[in-house]
Amino acid sequence: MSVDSIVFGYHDDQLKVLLIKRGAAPFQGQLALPGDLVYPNETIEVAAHRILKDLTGIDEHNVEQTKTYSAVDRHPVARVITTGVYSIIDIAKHDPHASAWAEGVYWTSLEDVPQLAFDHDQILKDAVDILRNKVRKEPIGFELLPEKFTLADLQNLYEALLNVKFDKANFRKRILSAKFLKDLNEFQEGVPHRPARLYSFDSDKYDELRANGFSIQI
Amino acid sequence: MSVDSIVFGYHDDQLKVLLIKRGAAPFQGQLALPGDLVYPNETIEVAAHRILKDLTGIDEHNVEQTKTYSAVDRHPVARVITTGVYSIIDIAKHDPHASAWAEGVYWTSLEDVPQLAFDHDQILKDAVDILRNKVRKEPIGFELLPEKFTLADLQNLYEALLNVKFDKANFRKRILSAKFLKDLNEFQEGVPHRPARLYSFDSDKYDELRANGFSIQI
DNA sequence: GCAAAAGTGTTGTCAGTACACCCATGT
DNA sequence: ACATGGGTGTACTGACAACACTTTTGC
Repeated sequence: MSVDSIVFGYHDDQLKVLLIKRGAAPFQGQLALPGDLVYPNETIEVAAHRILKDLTGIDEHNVEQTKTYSAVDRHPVARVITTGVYSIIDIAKHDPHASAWAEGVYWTSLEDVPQLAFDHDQILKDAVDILRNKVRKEPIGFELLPEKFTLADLQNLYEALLNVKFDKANFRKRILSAKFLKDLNEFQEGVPHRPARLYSFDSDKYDELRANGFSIQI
Repeated sequence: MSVDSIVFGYHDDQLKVLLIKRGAAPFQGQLALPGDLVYPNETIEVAAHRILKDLTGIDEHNVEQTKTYSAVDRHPVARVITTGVYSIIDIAKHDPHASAWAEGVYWTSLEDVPQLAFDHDQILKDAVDILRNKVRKEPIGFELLPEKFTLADLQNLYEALLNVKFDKANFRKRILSAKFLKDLNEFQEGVPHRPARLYSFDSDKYDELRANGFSIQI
Protein backbone atom coordinates (compact mmCIF):
# COMPACT_ATOMS: atom_id res chain seq x y z
CA MET A 1 0.00 0.00 0.00
CA SER A 2 1.41 3.37 -1.01
CA VAL A 3 0.46 7.01 -1.47
CA ASP A 4 1.17 9.19 -4.45
CA SER A 5 0.97 12.90 -3.82
CA ILE A 6 -0.25 15.38 -6.34
CA VAL A 7 1.10 18.66 -5.02
CA PHE A 8 -0.35 21.65 -6.80
CA GLY A 9 1.43 24.92 -6.49
CA TYR A 10 0.55 28.42 -7.56
CA HIS A 11 3.09 31.03 -8.54
CA ASP A 12 3.23 33.85 -11.06
CA ASP A 13 -0.41 33.26 -11.91
CA GLN A 14 0.36 29.71 -12.97
CA LEU A 15 -0.79 26.33 -11.74
CA LYS A 16 2.05 23.85 -11.37
CA VAL A 17 2.57 20.35 -10.08
CA LEU A 18 5.52 18.95 -8.14
CA LEU A 19 7.36 16.10 -9.87
CA ILE A 20 10.41 14.15 -8.85
CA LYS A 21 13.06 12.39 -10.85
CA ARG A 22 13.16 8.85 -9.53
CA GLY A 23 16.43 7.90 -7.83
CA ALA A 24 15.85 4.16 -7.80
CA ALA A 25 14.50 1.37 -9.97
CA PRO A 26 11.98 0.81 -11.35
CA PHE A 27 11.67 3.77 -13.72
CA GLN A 28 14.95 5.19 -12.40
CA GLY A 29 15.65 8.60 -13.85
CA GLN A 30 12.10 9.09 -15.07
CA LEU A 31 9.74 11.74 -13.77
CA ALA A 32 7.00 10.67 -11.39
CA LEU A 33 4.66 11.91 -8.71
CA PRO A 34 6.25 11.83 -5.28
CA GLY A 35 5.05 8.80 -3.37
CA ASP A 36 6.05 6.27 -0.76
CA LEU A 37 4.79 3.26 1.11
CA VAL A 38 2.34 3.82 3.93
CA TYR A 39 4.00 2.74 7.17
CA PRO A 40 2.21 0.44 9.64
CA ASN A 41 1.63 3.26 12.09
CA GLU A 42 0.40 5.79 9.55
CA THR A 43 -2.85 6.60 7.82
CA ILE A 44 -2.73 7.48 4.15
CA GLU A 45 -3.12 11.14 5.02
CA VAL A 46 -0.29 11.07 7.52
CA ALA A 47 1.97 9.42 4.97
CA ALA A 48 1.08 12.09 2.42
CA HIS A 49 1.89 14.71 5.00
CA ARG A 50 5.28 13.16 5.64
CA ILE A 51 6.11 13.01 1.94
CA LEU A 52 5.30 16.64 1.40
CA LYS A 53 7.27 17.68 4.43
CA ASP A 54 10.31 15.71 3.27
CA LEU A 55 10.19 17.34 -0.12
CA THR A 56 9.27 20.91 0.66
CA GLY A 57 9.55 21.39 4.40
CA ILE A 58 5.92 22.46 4.43
CA ASP A 59 4.22 21.21 7.54
CA GLU A 60 0.81 22.81 7.52
CA HIS A 61 -1.45 21.79 4.69
CA ASN A 62 -4.65 20.05 3.80
CA VAL A 63 -4.63 16.82 1.91
CA GLU A 64 -7.55 15.30 0.08
CA GLN A 65 -7.94 11.87 -1.49
CA THR A 66 -8.54 11.40 -5.17
CA LYS A 67 -8.85 7.72 -6.05
CA THR A 68 -7.26 4.37 -5.26
CA TYR A 69 -5.48 2.48 -8.02
CA SER A 70 -5.32 -1.27 -7.77
CA ALA A 71 -4.49 -2.69 -11.20
CA VAL A 72 -2.64 -5.93 -10.52
CA ASP A 73 0.32 -5.06 -12.74
CA ARG A 74 0.52 -1.33 -12.12
CA HIS A 75 3.83 -1.79 -10.32
CA PRO A 76 6.35 -3.94 -12.22
CA VAL A 77 8.07 -5.33 -9.13
CA ALA A 78 5.43 -6.08 -6.52
CA ARG A 79 1.73 -5.75 -5.87
CA VAL A 80 1.32 -2.16 -4.77
CA ILE A 81 -2.06 -0.53 -4.39
CA THR A 82 -1.81 3.22 -4.24
CA THR A 83 -4.08 6.06 -3.21
CA GLY A 84 -3.79 9.48 -4.81
CA VAL A 85 -3.76 12.44 -2.49
CA TYR A 86 -3.59 16.07 -3.49
CA SER A 87 -2.79 19.31 -1.80
CA ILE A 88 -2.38 22.91 -2.84
CA ILE A 89 0.50 24.95 -1.51
CA ASP A 90 2.02 28.35 -2.00
CA ILE A 91 5.20 27.82 -3.98
CA ALA A 92 6.68 31.05 -2.73
CA LYS A 93 6.68 29.80 0.84
CA HIS A 94 9.19 26.97 0.49
CA ASP A 95 11.76 25.57 -1.88
CA PRO A 96 11.51 21.89 -2.64
CA HIS A 97 14.61 19.71 -2.22
CA ALA A 98 15.48 16.16 -3.16
CA SER A 99 14.92 13.40 -0.64
CA ALA A 100 15.23 9.64 -0.14
CA TRP A 101 13.52 8.51 -3.32
CA ALA A 102 14.00 11.67 -5.33
CA GLU A 103 17.05 12.59 -7.32
CA GLY A 104 15.58 15.94 -8.19
CA VAL A 105 12.39 17.89 -7.64
CA TYR A 106 10.71 20.12 -10.19
CA TRP A 107 7.73 22.43 -10.38
CA THR A 108 6.20 21.79 -13.77
CA SER A 109 3.40 23.62 -15.52
CA LEU A 110 0.52 21.33 -16.25
CA GLU A 111 0.89 21.67 -20.01
CA ASP A 112 4.57 20.73 -19.84
CA VAL A 113 4.24 17.48 -17.92
CA PRO A 114 5.96 14.69 -19.88
CA GLN A 115 5.10 11.02 -19.69
CA LEU A 116 5.40 9.84 -16.11
CA ALA A 117 6.40 6.58 -14.46
CA PHE A 118 3.88 3.89 -13.50
CA ASP A 119 0.27 4.94 -14.05
CA HIS A 120 1.01 8.43 -12.82
CA ASP A 121 -0.26 10.08 -15.99
CA GLN A 122 -3.70 8.79 -15.17
CA ILE A 123 -3.40 9.64 -11.49
CA LEU A 124 -2.44 13.20 -12.30
CA LYS A 125 -5.22 13.59 -14.84
CA ASP A 126 -7.81 12.33 -12.36
CA ALA A 127 -6.49 14.68 -9.70
CA VAL A 128 -6.73 17.71 -11.97
CA ASP A 129 -10.33 16.84 -12.79
CA ILE A 130 -11.21 16.43 -9.15
CA LEU A 131 -9.49 19.65 -8.17
CA ARG A 132 -11.28 21.67 -10.83
CA ASN A 133 -14.60 20.21 -9.87
CA LYS A 134 -14.01 21.06 -6.27
CA VAL A 135 -12.82 24.61 -6.86
CA ARG A 136 -16.07 25.43 -8.58
CA LYS A 137 -18.11 24.41 -5.59
CA GLU A 138 -16.10 25.48 -2.58
CA PRO A 139 -13.85 28.42 -1.83
CA ILE A 140 -10.55 26.58 -1.71
CA GLY A 141 -7.23 28.03 -2.65
CA PHE A 142 -7.20 30.92 -0.23
CA GLU A 143 -4.11 29.36 1.33
CA LEU A 144 -2.34 30.39 -1.83
CA LEU A 145 -2.94 34.08 -1.49
CA PRO A 146 -1.33 36.50 0.91
CA GLU A 147 -3.32 37.43 4.01
CA LYS A 148 -4.61 40.54 2.28
CA PHE A 149 -5.40 40.30 -1.38
CA THR A 150 -7.26 42.14 -4.11
CA LEU A 151 -10.14 40.82 -6.13
CA ALA A 152 -7.86 40.76 -9.14
CA ASP A 153 -5.48 38.46 -7.25
CA LEU A 154 -8.36 36.15 -6.53
CA GLN A 155 -9.55 36.22 -10.10
CA ASN A 156 -6.07 35.35 -11.35
CA LEU A 157 -5.93 32.44 -8.95
CA TYR A 158 -9.22 31.03 -10.14
CA GLU A 159 -8.31 31.55 -13.75
CA ALA A 160 -5.08 29.64 -13.23
CA LEU A 161 -6.72 26.83 -11.31
CA LEU A 162 -9.50 26.38 -13.82
CA ASN A 163 -7.68 27.44 -16.96
CA VAL A 164 -10.44 29.82 -18.03
CA LYS A 165 -11.03 33.58 -18.26
CA PHE A 166 -13.73 35.43 -16.38
CA ASP A 167 -15.39 38.75 -17.03
CA LYS A 168 -14.09 41.14 -14.40
CA ALA A 169 -17.38 42.76 -13.44
CA ASN A 170 -19.25 39.49 -13.23
CA PHE A 171 -16.55 37.71 -11.27
CA ARG A 172 -16.65 40.49 -8.70
CA LYS A 173 -20.37 40.39 -8.38
CA ARG A 174 -20.41 36.65 -7.84
CA ILE A 175 -17.62 36.62 -5.29
CA LEU A 176 -18.90 39.58 -3.32
CA SER A 177 -22.46 38.27 -3.28
CA ALA A 178 -21.14 35.10 -1.64
CA LYS A 179 -20.24 37.26 1.37
CA PHE A 180 -17.31 35.30 2.72
CA LEU A 181 -14.77 38.03 2.04
CA LYS A 182 -14.01 40.63 4.65
CA ASP A 183 -13.55 44.13 3.28
CA LEU A 184 -10.51 45.47 5.13
CA ASN A 185 -11.03 49.08 4.05
CA GLU A 186 -7.39 49.16 3.11
CA PHE A 187 -5.82 49.78 -0.25
CA GLN A 188 -2.79 48.88 -2.28
CA GLU A 189 0.06 51.37 -2.13
CA GLY A 190 2.62 52.49 -4.63
CA VAL A 191 0.96 51.01 -7.68
CA PRO A 192 0.97 53.01 -10.92
CA HIS A 193 -2.80 52.93 -11.21
CA ARG A 194 -5.84 53.28 -9.04
CA PRO A 195 -5.10 51.29 -5.88
CA ALA A 196 -7.23 48.22 -5.32
CA ARG A 197 -9.26 47.48 -2.26
CA LEU A 198 -7.88 44.72 -0.02
CA TYR A 199 -9.88 41.78 1.28
CA SER A 200 -9.29 38.78 3.48
CA PHE A 201 -11.04 35.45 3.63
CA ASP A 202 -13.56 35.41 6.48
CA SER A 203 -13.56 31.78 7.49
CA ASP A 204 -15.95 32.31 10.41
CA LYS A 205 -18.47 33.79 8.06
CA TYR A 206 -17.91 30.98 5.60
CA ASP A 207 -18.46 28.29 8.21
CA GLU A 208 -21.64 30.03 9.27
CA LEU A 209 -22.94 30.26 5.71
CA ARG A 210 -22.00 26.67 5.04
CA ALA A 211 -23.82 25.47 8.16
CA ASN A 212 -26.97 26.98 6.69
CA GLY A 213 -26.65 24.88 3.57
CA PHE A 214 -25.19 27.60 1.43
CA SER A 215 -23.13 26.91 -1.67
CA ILE A 216 -21.57 28.85 -4.52
CA GLN A 217 -20.97 28.04 -8.12
CA ILE A 218 -18.02 29.69 -9.77
CA MET B 1 -6.47 -4.45 1.87
CA SER B 2 -10.21 -4.95 1.63
CA VAL B 3 -13.32 -3.63 -0.10
CA ASP B 4 -16.58 -2.68 1.49
CA SER B 5 -19.56 -2.53 -0.85
CA ILE B 6 -22.35 -0.07 -0.50
CA VAL B 7 -25.11 -1.64 -2.57
CA PHE B 8 -28.03 0.70 -3.13
CA GLY B 9 -31.30 -0.76 -4.21
CA TYR B 10 -34.55 0.79 -5.33
CA HIS B 11 -37.93 -0.78 -4.79
CA ASP B 12 -41.43 0.51 -4.06
CA ASP B 13 -40.21 4.07 -4.53
CA GLN B 14 -37.69 3.62 -1.73
CA LEU B 15 -33.92 3.78 -1.57
CA LYS B 16 -32.39 0.93 0.38
CA VAL B 17 -28.98 -0.41 1.22
CA LEU B 18 -27.82 -4.00 1.48
CA LEU B 19 -26.51 -5.02 4.92
CA ILE B 20 -25.24 -8.32 6.20
CA LYS B 21 -25.23 -9.82 9.65
CA ARG B 22 -21.66 -10.82 10.33
CA GLY B 23 -21.10 -14.55 10.73
CA ALA B 24 -17.62 -14.33 12.23
CA ALA B 25 -15.63 -12.31 14.74
CA PRO B 26 -14.95 -9.47 15.10
CA PHE B 27 -18.40 -7.88 15.48
CA GLN B 28 -20.06 -11.28 15.05
CA GLY B 29 -23.81 -10.96 14.83
CA GLN B 30 -23.71 -7.21 14.19
CA LEU B 31 -24.85 -5.57 10.98
CA ALA B 32 -22.21 -4.37 8.54
CA LEU B 33 -21.61 -3.51 4.93
CA PRO B 34 -20.65 -6.55 2.87
CA GLY B 35 -16.92 -6.62 2.34
CA ASP B 36 -13.98 -8.91 1.84
CA LEU B 37 -10.26 -8.92 1.31
CA VAL B 38 -8.93 -8.09 -2.14
CA TYR B 39 -7.21 -11.15 -3.54
CA PRO B 40 -3.75 -10.92 -5.10
CA ASN B 41 -5.09 -11.37 -8.61
CA GLU B 42 -7.95 -8.88 -8.27
CA THR B 43 -8.39 -5.17 -8.54
CA ILE B 44 -10.63 -3.46 -6.00
CA GLU B 45 -13.40 -3.25 -8.58
CA VAL B 46 -13.17 -6.93 -9.42
CA ALA B 47 -13.35 -7.84 -5.76
CA ALA B 48 -16.44 -5.65 -5.34
CA HIS B 49 -17.98 -7.39 -8.30
CA ARG B 50 -17.32 -10.79 -6.76
CA ILE B 51 -18.85 -9.75 -3.44
CA LEU B 52 -22.03 -8.52 -5.04
CA LYS B 53 -22.32 -11.60 -7.18
CA ASP B 54 -21.90 -13.87 -4.15
CA LEU B 55 -24.61 -12.02 -2.29
CA THR B 56 -27.20 -11.33 -4.95
CA GLY B 57 -26.25 -13.31 -8.02
CA ILE B 58 -26.15 -10.07 -9.96
CA ASP B 59 -23.38 -10.15 -12.49
CA GLU B 60 -23.84 -7.03 -14.51
CA HIS B 61 -23.39 -3.78 -12.67
CA ASN B 62 -21.30 -0.69 -12.40
CA VAL B 63 -19.18 -0.04 -9.39
CA GLU B 64 -17.73 3.27 -8.36
CA GLN B 65 -15.20 4.10 -5.66
CA THR B 66 -16.04 6.36 -2.77
CA LYS B 67 -13.07 6.76 -0.42
CA THR B 68 -10.28 4.74 1.15
CA TYR B 69 -10.20 4.35 4.92
CA SER B 70 -6.84 3.81 6.56
CA ALA B 71 -7.15 4.60 10.26
CA VAL B 72 -4.59 2.43 11.98
CA ASP B 73 -7.04 0.95 14.47
CA ARG B 74 -10.14 0.76 12.31
CA HIS B 75 -9.98 -3.03 12.38
CA PRO B 76 -9.52 -4.50 15.86
CA VAL B 77 -7.60 -7.57 14.75
CA ALA B 78 -5.19 -6.55 12.02
CA ARG B 79 -4.18 -3.60 9.92
CA VAL B 80 -6.78 -3.50 7.18
CA ILE B 81 -7.11 -0.59 4.80
CA THR B 82 -10.42 -0.60 3.00
CA THR B 83 -11.88 1.10 -0.03
CA GLY B 84 -15.57 1.88 -0.27
CA VAL B 85 -17.29 0.95 -3.51
CA TYR B 86 -20.91 1.56 -4.35
CA SER B 87 -23.33 0.30 -6.94
CA ILE B 88 -27.03 0.69 -7.64
CA ILE B 89 -29.12 -2.31 -8.55
CA ASP B 90 -32.73 -3.16 -9.15
CA ILE B 91 -33.93 -5.05 -6.11
CA ALA B 92 -36.70 -6.70 -8.05
CA LYS B 93 -34.22 -8.48 -10.30
CA HIS B 94 -32.58 -10.74 -7.71
CA ASP B 95 -32.98 -11.97 -4.18
CA PRO B 96 -29.97 -11.67 -1.95
CA HIS B 97 -28.79 -14.73 -0.04
CA ALA B 98 -26.28 -15.29 2.72
CA SER B 99 -22.73 -16.25 1.81
CA ALA B 100 -19.32 -17.02 3.29
CA TRP B 101 -19.06 -14.12 5.71
CA ALA B 102 -22.75 -13.35 6.01
CA GLU B 103 -25.20 -15.00 8.32
CA GLY B 104 -28.05 -13.04 6.86
CA VAL B 105 -28.64 -10.35 4.26
CA TYR B 106 -31.11 -7.49 4.57
CA TRP B 107 -32.36 -4.63 2.47
CA THR B 108 -32.67 -1.73 4.86
CA SER B 109 -34.17 1.70 4.29
CA LEU B 110 -31.62 4.42 4.83
CA GLU B 111 -33.48 5.88 7.80
CA ASP B 112 -33.63 2.52 9.53
CA VAL B 113 -29.95 1.65 9.42
CA PRO B 114 -28.74 0.87 12.96
CA GLN B 115 -25.21 1.27 14.20
CA LEU B 116 -22.87 -0.80 12.05
CA ALA B 117 -19.64 -2.70 12.68
CA PHE B 118 -16.19 -1.14 12.22
CA ASP B 119 -16.31 2.38 10.75
CA HIS B 120 -19.11 1.38 8.41
CA ASP B 121 -21.42 4.14 9.63
CA GLN B 122 -18.99 6.67 8.27
CA ILE B 123 -18.40 4.72 5.06
CA LEU B 124 -22.13 4.52 4.40
CA LYS B 125 -22.66 8.19 5.14
CA ASP B 126 -19.86 9.20 2.77
CA ALA B 127 -21.26 6.95 0.06
CA VAL B 128 -24.74 8.46 0.34
CA ASP B 129 -23.27 11.95 0.01
CA ILE B 130 -21.27 10.96 -3.04
CA LEU B 131 -24.21 9.21 -4.65
CA ARG B 132 -26.51 12.20 -4.19
CA ASN B 133 -23.92 14.54 -5.57
CA LYS B 134 -23.45 12.38 -8.59
CA VAL B 135 -27.12 11.88 -9.32
CA ARG B 136 -27.61 15.60 -9.60
CA LYS B 137 -24.99 15.89 -12.30
CA GLU B 138 -25.35 12.78 -14.38
CA PRO B 139 -28.28 10.69 -15.47
CA ILE B 140 -27.57 7.59 -13.42
CA GLY B 141 -30.13 5.23 -12.07
CA PHE B 142 -31.77 4.29 -15.34
CA GLU B 143 -30.68 0.71 -14.65
CA LEU B 144 -33.29 0.75 -11.92
CA LEU B 145 -36.25 1.39 -14.15
CA PRO B 146 -37.93 -0.99 -16.55
CA GLU B 147 -37.00 -0.66 -20.21
CA LYS B 148 -40.05 1.53 -20.81
CA PHE B 149 -41.00 3.96 -18.11
CA THR B 150 -43.13 7.04 -17.55
CA LEU B 151 -41.90 10.44 -16.47
CA ALA B 152 -43.66 9.87 -13.17
CA ASP B 153 -41.59 6.71 -12.64
CA LEU B 154 -38.46 8.69 -13.27
CA GLN B 155 -39.55 11.45 -10.94
CA ASN B 156 -40.26 8.94 -8.17
CA LEU B 157 -36.81 7.44 -8.65
CA TYR B 158 -35.09 10.79 -8.35
CA GLU B 159 -37.17 11.74 -5.36
CA ALA B 160 -36.21 8.51 -3.62
CA LEU B 161 -32.53 8.83 -4.47
CA LEU B 162 -32.30 12.43 -3.35
CA ASN B 163 -34.95 12.41 -0.67
CA VAL B 164 -36.66 15.52 -2.00
CA LYS B 165 -39.89 16.43 -3.81
CA PHE B 166 -40.04 18.05 -7.23
CA ASP B 167 -42.75 20.06 -8.93
CA LYS B 168 -44.21 17.86 -11.64
CA ALA B 169 -44.32 20.43 -14.41
CA ASN B 170 -40.84 21.72 -13.76
CA PHE B 171 -39.31 18.27 -13.45
CA ARG B 172 -40.74 17.34 -16.83
CA LYS B 173 -39.48 20.47 -18.48
CA ARG B 174 -35.98 19.92 -17.18
CA ILE B 175 -35.77 16.26 -18.09
CA LEU B 176 -37.27 16.67 -21.54
CA SER B 177 -35.09 19.65 -22.35
CA ALA B 178 -32.06 17.45 -21.65
CA LYS B 179 -33.07 15.38 -24.68
CA PHE B 180 -31.66 12.03 -23.67
CA LEU B 181 -35.05 10.35 -23.44
CA LYS B 182 -36.55 8.64 -26.43
CA ASP B 183 -40.28 9.14 -26.82
CA LEU B 184 -41.61 5.71 -27.71
CA ASN B 185 -45.05 6.96 -28.75
CA GLU B 186 -46.53 4.23 -26.60
CA PHE B 187 -48.79 4.52 -23.61
CA GLN B 188 -49.64 2.77 -20.39
CA GLU B 189 -52.58 0.41 -20.58
CA GLY B 190 -55.25 -0.53 -18.10
CA VAL B 191 -54.62 2.26 -15.64
CA PRO B 192 -57.60 3.96 -14.01
CA HIS B 193 -56.58 7.38 -15.22
CA ARG B 194 -55.19 9.03 -18.29
CA PRO B 195 -52.44 6.70 -19.57
CA ALA B 196 -48.94 8.09 -19.44
CA ARG B 197 -46.55 8.32 -22.33
CA LEU B 198 -43.68 5.81 -22.25
CA TYR B 199 -40.03 6.71 -22.68
CA SER B 200 -36.72 4.90 -22.79
CA PHE B 201 -33.24 6.12 -22.01
CA ASP B 202 -31.41 6.95 -25.23
CA SER B 203 -27.82 6.20 -24.34
CA ASP B 204 -26.50 6.93 -27.84
CA LYS B 205 -27.99 10.37 -27.65
CA TYR B 206 -26.61 10.85 -24.18
CA ASP B 207 -23.09 9.86 -25.20
CA GLU B 208 -23.31 12.26 -28.10
CA LEU B 209 -24.50 15.11 -25.90
CA ARG B 210 -21.86 14.35 -23.32
CA ALA B 211 -19.11 14.36 -25.95
CA ASN B 212 -20.10 17.94 -26.72
CA GLY B 213 -19.52 18.99 -23.14
CA PHE B 214 -23.14 18.94 -22.17
CA SER B 215 -24.30 18.58 -18.58
CA ILE B 216 -27.52 18.74 -16.61
CA GLN B 217 -28.36 19.86 -13.14
CA ILE B 218 -31.25 18.20 -11.44
C1' DG C 1 -70.17 12.33 -13.32
C1' DC C 2 -66.14 11.66 -10.49
C1' DA C 3 -61.58 10.39 -8.98
C1' DA C 4 -56.97 10.15 -10.26
C1' DA C 5 -53.11 11.04 -12.48
C1' DA C 6 -51.21 12.94 -17.03
C1' DG C 7 -49.79 16.83 -19.08
C1' DT C 8 -49.53 22.21 -20.29
C1' DG C 9 -49.26 27.45 -19.97
C1' DT C 10 -48.40 31.71 -17.63
C1' DT C 11 -46.03 34.66 -14.81
C1' DG C 12 -42.51 36.59 -11.89
C1' DT C 13 -37.96 36.43 -10.15
C1' DC C 14 -33.22 35.94 -10.17
C1' DA C 15 -28.66 34.65 -11.77
C1' DG C 16 -25.46 35.08 -15.26
C1' DT C 17 -23.44 37.42 -19.50
C1' DA C 18 -21.77 41.01 -22.41
C1' DC C 19 -20.17 45.25 -22.67
C1' DA C 20 -19.54 50.05 -22.08
C1' DC C 21 -18.15 53.30 -19.19
C1' DC C 22 -16.02 56.02 -15.23
C1' DC C 23 -12.23 56.49 -11.51
C1' DA C 24 -7.72 57.10 -9.20
C1' DT C 25 -3.04 56.68 -9.27
C1' DG C 26 2.22 57.12 -10.98
C1' DT C 27 5.00 58.86 -14.52
C1' DA D 1 -1.86 64.11 -20.46
C1' DC D 2 -1.84 59.32 -20.65
C1' DA D 3 -1.29 54.58 -19.55
C1' DT D 4 -2.82 51.19 -16.46
C1' DG D 5 -5.57 48.64 -14.08
C1' DG D 6 -9.61 49.26 -10.50
C1' DG D 7 -14.37 49.46 -10.18
C1' DT D 8 -19.56 50.10 -11.62
C1' DG D 9 -24.20 50.30 -14.22
C1' DT D 10 -27.28 48.63 -17.53
C1' DA D 11 -29.71 45.83 -20.42
C1' DC D 12 -30.61 41.24 -22.21
C1' DT D 13 -31.27 36.57 -21.75
C1' DG D 14 -32.56 32.21 -20.09
C1' DA D 15 -33.30 29.07 -16.28
C1' DC D 16 -36.23 27.98 -12.76
C1' DA D 17 -40.07 27.92 -9.24
C1' DA D 18 -44.90 28.44 -8.18
C1' DC D 19 -49.23 27.41 -9.31
C1' DA D 20 -53.37 27.05 -11.79
C1' DC D 21 -55.32 24.94 -15.33
C1' DT D 22 -56.88 21.30 -19.05
C1' DT D 23 -56.99 16.33 -20.63
C1' DT D 24 -57.87 11.42 -20.68
C1' DT D 25 -58.73 7.29 -18.76
C1' DG D 26 -61.57 3.53 -15.52
C1' DC D 27 -65.28 2.99 -12.71
